[in-house]
Amino acid sequence: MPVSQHDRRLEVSEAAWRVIVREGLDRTSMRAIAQEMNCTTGVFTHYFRNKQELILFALHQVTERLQEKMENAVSDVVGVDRLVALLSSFLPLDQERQEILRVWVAFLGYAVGREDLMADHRQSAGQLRQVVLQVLKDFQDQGLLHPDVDPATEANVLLALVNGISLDTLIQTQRLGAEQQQTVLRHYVDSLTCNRDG
Amino acid sequence: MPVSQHDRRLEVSEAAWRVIVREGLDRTSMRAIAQEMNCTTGVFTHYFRNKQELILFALHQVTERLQEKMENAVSDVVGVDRLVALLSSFLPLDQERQEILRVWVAFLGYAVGREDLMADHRQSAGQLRQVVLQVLKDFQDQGLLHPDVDPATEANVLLALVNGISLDTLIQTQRLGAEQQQTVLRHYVDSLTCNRDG
DNA sequence: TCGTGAAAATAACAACTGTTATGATAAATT
DNA sequence: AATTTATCATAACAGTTGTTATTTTCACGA
Repeated sequence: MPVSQHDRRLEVSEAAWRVIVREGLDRTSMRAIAQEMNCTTGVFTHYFRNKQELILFALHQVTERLQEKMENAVSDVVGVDRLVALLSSFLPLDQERQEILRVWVAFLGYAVGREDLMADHRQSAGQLRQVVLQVLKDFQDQGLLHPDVDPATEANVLLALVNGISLDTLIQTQRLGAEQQQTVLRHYVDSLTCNRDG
Repeated sequence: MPVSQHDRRLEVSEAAWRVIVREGLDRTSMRAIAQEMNCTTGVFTHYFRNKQELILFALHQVTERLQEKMENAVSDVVGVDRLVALLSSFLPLDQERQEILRVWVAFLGYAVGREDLMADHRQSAGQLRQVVLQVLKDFQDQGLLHPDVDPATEANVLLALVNGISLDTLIQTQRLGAEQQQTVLRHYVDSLTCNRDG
């Protein structure tokens, strides 16, 4: 079966992810990725201009994958549950998203001291913020939000909560369980909304 | 004035921090740190066994500095304010703590794929969790906490909130202001406690 | 069958890395 | 004053890195 250019780039990206998670981003050399793919670095020169482009592509795949996760999670969910589902889709509840989290954290640390890369993170975070903000505004129009709640502020708080909980699972030993993570989110969301049930 | 061995190691650590924040951790070579200090790498061979020890020392300084910040913040503060002060001491409210945050994030990303380094983060995070947990338990003994809140869970949530808000200031453009950060913390703490005032 | 071009391998390049051995300098100690 | 010791500079080492030029392989159409 033929493999398109884009699919081949995806293979490289996924191999890079595995090396990053296993060895760390600074040990993710082109030769290491090649070994992970059972090929040579000659492949990369054909599908990427240089390492920076390869790494940037692998980084953008993080955003891509999370976006998919999100869209799948919110489809067919309405009301307050939609917000919880939206936010929960970023939590490292399964192994796949735990791996995504590790790659994301590695890239975030790598972006310190690199304003261009940090700008990439800023942009994707900004997009996500817009989505959450829009949901909150819709809630407010429907009278679901407490009147004294500022959507702009709470959008950041909710994202902060998601990021913090995610980091928690990466760092802590006595970490929050998978169910607790969603419970915490739901409780906070409920504190913002006018609950129909107690 | 004489400079002790420990003070000299601190100078090296601070120079390393500046390079990390400015250039990124992966570009922080021994020669780069030496140039930052206007000396040669010969200095490092005398005060550190190898680069790993140097980097590890610089990492531990993050914990050290944050611990100082914390102890200063909570002294002479009692009651619910003590918890807020404790948590606020980690927020990047001034430039110094923003720099500490950047170094911390760089090291955290560097720890991905390095289980020994991640264990370091785990330990310091565990210590911090213990402090917060103890405060919450004290509150509960004093009847300041709502009876249905679980201190173990809320300790993690509070730390997640602090970490998330911190990351927010690093990534977001429409980030939370310095006052908002503390307000958010206070509101959440108030939701856990039996407020005396509304 | 030949040739065209994509896909991948190979090899060599200079630059940079941490490490280490060796010197140099000066302060301190005897 | 002589000698030891701490401090730092210098230089060379082997290994690794990304990049690039050059081949090889091989599928596909004329």
